[in-house]
Amino acid sequence: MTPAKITPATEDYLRTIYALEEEVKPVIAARVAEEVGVTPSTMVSTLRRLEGEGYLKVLRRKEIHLTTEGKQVAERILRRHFLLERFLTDLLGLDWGKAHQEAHRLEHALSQDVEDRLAKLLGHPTTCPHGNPIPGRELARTKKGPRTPLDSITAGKEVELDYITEGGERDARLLGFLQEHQLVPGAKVQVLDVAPSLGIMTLKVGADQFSLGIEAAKKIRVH
Amino acid sequence: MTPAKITPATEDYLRTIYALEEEVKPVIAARVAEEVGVTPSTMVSTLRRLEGEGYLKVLRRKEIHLTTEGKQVAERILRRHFLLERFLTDLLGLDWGKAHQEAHRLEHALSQDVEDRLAKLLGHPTTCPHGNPIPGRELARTKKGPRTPLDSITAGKEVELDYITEGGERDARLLGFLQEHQLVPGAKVQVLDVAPSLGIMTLKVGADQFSLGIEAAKKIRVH
DNA sequence: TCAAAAAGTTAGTAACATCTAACTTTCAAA
DNA sequence: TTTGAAAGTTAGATGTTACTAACTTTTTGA
Repeated sequence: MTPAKITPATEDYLRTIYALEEEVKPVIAARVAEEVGVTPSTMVSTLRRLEGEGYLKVLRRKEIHLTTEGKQVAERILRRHFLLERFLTDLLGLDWGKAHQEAHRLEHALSQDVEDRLAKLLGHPTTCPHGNPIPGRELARTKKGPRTPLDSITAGKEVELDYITEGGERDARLLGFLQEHQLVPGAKVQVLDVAPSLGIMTLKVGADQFSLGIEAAKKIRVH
Repeated sequence: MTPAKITPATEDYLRTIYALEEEVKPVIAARVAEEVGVTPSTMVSTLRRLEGEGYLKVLRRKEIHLTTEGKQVAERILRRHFLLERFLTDLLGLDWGKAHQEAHRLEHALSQDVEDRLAKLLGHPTTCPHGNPIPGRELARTKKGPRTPLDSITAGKEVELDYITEGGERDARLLGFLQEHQLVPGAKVQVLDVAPSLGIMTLKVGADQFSLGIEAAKKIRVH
């Protein structure tokens, strides 16, 4: 009962809510509005429509929860997004930031058939260039347990970067900065110092030493 | 003065008008409405809007003519469309019909940057899979003179297929038929018989002999 | 020429996606 | 507990794209 035409806007809301669920505990309208870039009033009518269409439920506490249908749509879009990012970086040579933006527009125009063929052409990648696991077409997402946010690592430890969350991907400046400092999936990172009062932590990747804001570090997952 | 946001719908109208210009003498609203798939009344308001935005002019005789701006937009979209078709057929292995449909949706989401990189990846192709010349980014379209519609070839002659017009591309069944009978760009075709009264002509490609409707033949250009 | 077919037009409506401005409700911290 | 910030809501509007239904104008062929 979901062969109804899903608009790009609807897809955007659902994928954003889905991605937020991994980052903030209770997903509320205000958060989604910020991410998508619309006013609170737009959120009210949009949420009502999406709820009416069966994609989500807004609980008493104002918490937004995707239904199974909503999750399906969100995962489908995210899968296409990540696949496109891979294509754009691996085959076309775009940088991280640009790849994210471009994929964000193309993802709504990709059919199932092209998605499948693209996955094949790319050798069925399992993560996007930023390390996020690509939701599988059949298999439920095989997560090896939740990763730790970089900001909660104590000074002196060394960790390996797993991925940059979808929330982080949206920030082109952050992506540029990370790519510049080789802070990419798989990179070994030494946490030299954490200064919560300054909102900054000092990191070392290879011989490169630099500072990163705690807020930004929250969007990076390590183990 | 054209950095204004151009909507997919606008792009669709302009590219359709542009493509029609090569196929029917005076382009009128009714033709465009048919192609795009909207009602005449929608055409009225749309044409007024497009005229107001400077993309075209509707002459006294109701003839629709694109302005330089309108042509630019149309050529840009057509270039992306053909490039995507090449990508979809050459790298992803889609058949003609599907490639056209898919490209039609993706073309609106392609940026200049990705277009350029895609062209490079494909080795700067000069024609789409159906033989249409890809409008060049810089150089004005280098047409080697107008081709002859297949329906005007007299019985007994042999010709070489150049391309299938944009109008023909829109017909998935026709594309499937042509691909099946190896009636592809570069193919040598023998015109065995032409029966205007029956609306049919008999062709031979290699050892394969078959009939094709005159109407369909009009959409095929040869020399 | 003149009537039927083709093309074009008007008026009214609708869905989607958004906005601004004014308000109300909820929550969390002093 | 009060109160100010954060979140949510309502009302009213706008722009784009498209529709149906009724009507007028043009074109064209017998």
